[in-house]
Amino acid sequence: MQLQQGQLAKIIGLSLGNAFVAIGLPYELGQSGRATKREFGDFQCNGAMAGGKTLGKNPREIATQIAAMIAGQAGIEKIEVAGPGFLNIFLEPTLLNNRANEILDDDRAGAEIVPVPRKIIVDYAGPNVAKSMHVGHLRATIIGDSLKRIFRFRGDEVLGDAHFGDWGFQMGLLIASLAQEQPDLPYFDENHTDAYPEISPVTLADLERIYPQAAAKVKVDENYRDKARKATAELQAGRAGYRALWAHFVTVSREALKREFAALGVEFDLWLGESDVDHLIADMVEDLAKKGILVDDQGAKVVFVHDKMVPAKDGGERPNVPPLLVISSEGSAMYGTTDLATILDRKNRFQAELVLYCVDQRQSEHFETVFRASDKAGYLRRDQLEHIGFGTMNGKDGKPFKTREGGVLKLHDLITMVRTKAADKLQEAGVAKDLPAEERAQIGDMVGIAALKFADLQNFRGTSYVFDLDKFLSFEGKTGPYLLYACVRIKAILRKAAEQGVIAGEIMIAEEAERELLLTLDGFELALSGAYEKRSPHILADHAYNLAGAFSAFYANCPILAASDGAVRASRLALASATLKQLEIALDLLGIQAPERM
RNA sequence: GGCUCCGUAGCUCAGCUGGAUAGAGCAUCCGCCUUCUAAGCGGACGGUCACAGGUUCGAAUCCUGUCGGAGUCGCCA
Repeated sequence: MQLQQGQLAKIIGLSLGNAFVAIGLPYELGQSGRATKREFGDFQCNGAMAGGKTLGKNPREIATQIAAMIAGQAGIEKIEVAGPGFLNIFLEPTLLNNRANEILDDDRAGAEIVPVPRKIIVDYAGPNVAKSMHVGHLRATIIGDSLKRIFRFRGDEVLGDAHFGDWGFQMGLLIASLAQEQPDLPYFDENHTDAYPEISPVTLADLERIYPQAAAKVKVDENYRDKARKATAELQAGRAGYRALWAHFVTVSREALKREFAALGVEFDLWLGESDVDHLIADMVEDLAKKGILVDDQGAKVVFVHDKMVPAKDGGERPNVPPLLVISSEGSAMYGTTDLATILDRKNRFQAELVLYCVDQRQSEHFETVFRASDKAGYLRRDQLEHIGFGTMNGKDGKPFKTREGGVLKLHDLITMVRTKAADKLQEAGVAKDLPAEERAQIGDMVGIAALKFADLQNFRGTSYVFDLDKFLSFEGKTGPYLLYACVRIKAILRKAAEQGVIAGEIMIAEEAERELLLTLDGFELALSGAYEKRSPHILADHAYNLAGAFSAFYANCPILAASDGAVRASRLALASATLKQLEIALDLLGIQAPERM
């Protein structure tokens, strides 16, 4: 009989599914997963219990029937009924060997692609003018970057957009603030007709100083707030001096931010800002009005998107979802206006079928409003827009993380810290002491960045977690460096094998550690599709960790180059090589790169 | 007050479309470097899955309630 190709769980599911159908039960009951214990076989299926309920029969009886049909099929060594009706499946070595060699020969290391690719935009990181990144931006950046990679690897056509915060009230705030601080600058002179200076009047450091002060002042000083609002409206209306000044803010900020992203190994396909859709807003507002969904309310123009009224704090009633504020009473476009115009742009210019917004969980209500408005206006449907929220990083006190001095920890400083720590560790271990200083520094960077990214990505994105500097600086246990270490050990073996002329051959699973490693390798597709479906890289991160762990156990128990039998040597070398391939793919999908040695 | 999320080992977190004895890492303790990198491997210790009911052959997982924590509730993004 011919052995099936592909994932083991799928092969078994097919046999079992057909057996369930044969006795009048749904195919899905044949789904099986890795057995929870070794003595329960390689895979286990719990479908007989559920089937027993629907048929009103004893589950054990059903399990026994299924087992009788499966027993003796190609690839199945043994199938047992246990407990109330569990099916324990033991696989034949030939099936395992088959799968191992298949993964070895596959460029995608056993991962599949989606049947119908979609055009997807991942909106992530969301850097802003005048703000350098702090630890809070770490999540938005690396989760979004990983999701982009995962979607692209699965076959979708994906564009990552930074969605630069370069428009709106904060811009007016910066202008108004600078006007007060340096009123003599030509940008503020309405009669100025010459070209404006090419050199920016401010540095990023200036902007970072000005912005928080202004933001604080605007909350208590109404007069000041009105000035900022006026400046915002004038900027958007196209006042030349303001536009020129704003262009400096944007350039200064963007260049600095790009350097920081580069340090994290993050790049964007699109670096579009909120300002890039400004020209679409007038027509969009007209369109909303024409469709009859733009309503005057309290001096502003809004789109209502609620479906019912709920009790309000003050005892009255309010919509269950707040309306989209399109034009403020000052006549300015708002945050949501820009977001809606961006949706329109993404639909028309990029034919986006799905947009993922990788943004802090706290903005969920805002996105709900915008998405509903988009649906109502007939732009992108509600189901084509997803807010991929994530939790905040808190300090040990449960509040948003602060440094000992009470300030926010800049991302740049955090990166420097982990890099330094990695370099020290390298020095300590003395591994790379014969390497050029430049390569040593590079290894330190890779290890540091891996630690940083993995520490975050191993958590489910949705929940907040405690930011623990010691944990970020620790390179032992379930950490990024542990995964790199597994890669590096395999690479060292491959180098040595090449020197000794040992050639990888056909994989033959014999030892327990080899079997475990193969079964883990086989789980790649499941982890990948899980991460894809749930839009959470932690599932893939967990797989990578399990794979590194399975390899480490194999490494400790099964000598590769020292194996006395030539065929065993060739088989183990091939298994190690297949592991490296899959591990490097998985790490790449997490945005992590492995060095040659460490 | 409305809505959303969370409460699992001393700590940080997985598991949540119901399945066998609830898993990792850290911390603590015990083994393992004359053999491919010990940033490693193996083992021990550690849990009334916040609490109380309910559904079920079976609940950390589903439902209801209570307690505790976080976030959010239109003119900043």
